[in-house]
Amino acid sequence: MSKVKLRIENIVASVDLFTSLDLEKVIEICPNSKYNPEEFPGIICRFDEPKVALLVFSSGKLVVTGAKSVEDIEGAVSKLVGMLSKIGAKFQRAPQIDIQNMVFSGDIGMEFNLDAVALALPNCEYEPEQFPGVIYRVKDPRAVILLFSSGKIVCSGAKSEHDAWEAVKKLLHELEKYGLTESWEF
Amino acid sequence: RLRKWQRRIRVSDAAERNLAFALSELDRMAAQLSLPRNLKEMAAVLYRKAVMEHLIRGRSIEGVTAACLYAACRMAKIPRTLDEIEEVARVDKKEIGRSYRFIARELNLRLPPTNPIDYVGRFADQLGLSERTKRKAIEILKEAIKKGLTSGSGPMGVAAAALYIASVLEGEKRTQREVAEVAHVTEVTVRNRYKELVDKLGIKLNI
DNA sequence: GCTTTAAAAAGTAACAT
DNA sequence: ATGTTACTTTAGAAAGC
Repeated sequence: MSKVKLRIENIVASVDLFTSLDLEKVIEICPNSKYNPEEFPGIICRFDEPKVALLVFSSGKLVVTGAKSVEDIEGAVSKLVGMLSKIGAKFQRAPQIDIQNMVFSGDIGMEFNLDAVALALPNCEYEPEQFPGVIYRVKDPRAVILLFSSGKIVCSGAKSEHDAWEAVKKLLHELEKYGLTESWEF
Repeated sequence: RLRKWQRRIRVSDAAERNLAFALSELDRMAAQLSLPRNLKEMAAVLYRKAVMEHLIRGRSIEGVTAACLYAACRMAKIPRTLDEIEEVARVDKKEIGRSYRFIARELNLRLPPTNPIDYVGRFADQLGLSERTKRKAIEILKEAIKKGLTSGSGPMGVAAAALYIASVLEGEKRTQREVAEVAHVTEVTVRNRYKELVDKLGIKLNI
């Protein structure tokens, strides 16, 4: 009997500030930022607290990545809004934040023979020549799980921790169904 | 009407030209890799199936063609690595891999991962090893696979490690560097895999 | 499709010590 | 012969090529 665990590793969110931005001005107030419109249309900005990376676009839309919690994303957006206000940006309404992707690392607490897993599990990919893990796609909730021979996993594509758990449970039920495991305790 | 006829002719023309191009690509790559004719024909059959299933849409002929050759090699148990296919293909490894996964899924080719044992013959020949050593390497690999070791590891590295161990055990030792070279892996990989096999299988080597 | 961001898993690789 | 760094895979958004 083993305990299955999941740890959040990264959260990606898209944000709309509902205001157009002059990136040339934004560059000057962002300490560690990079802006090469030739290679990428947005400003790449990093915050130390909360520790995230932001992509700022002239449309007033953002992408926030590297966060470990939704609070980190909200904090980073508030911080940016504060900096932008000092530069003269006006905000008519509250920013809209959409969580787009959450990445978790985890452990099933048991080792697997991936050749056996790949043979028994339908709809999975396993090409050890290219990548050491089995790639398993869950339709509902939509997510992808990478399963390694150590029993460690990576779950990405889920939009909430609940969804990630549901996806992992589906994989566990499939593994159980094909006699690849014993039992768990969540 | 006339216009419809012309369109049909144009379409079949393009289709024929594409097929001819694809077949010449298969010929060229198979020749460069010194692959047997039946293998090339197997790849051509796969390509024709892909065309019939409309799998070429949005994909390059070069990519699908290379993927068919890669798949045919695996089906025939005379695998070439993606790197070897890439060397003679006109698209990169990433594109070949994508096309391969796509046709494998759409044509229901349930190809198991390349078995390290399938590399033993070719690697051993390039190393000038005896049949006895080949058999020893295969024996080691069967045991390792049965015990579920090596899952997650690349088949070439595992095959190289087994050949290295077998060459030492049978008294016709090859260096890790020589084995690594024919297997297209680094010496570090051969070392890591052979150490793992040696202690998980309880083999004692006198080096 | 590509470009840029972040992060984990395990294997392999490239280059340095 | 190690050690460090870096690339493979997964997902998703942003604007533009």
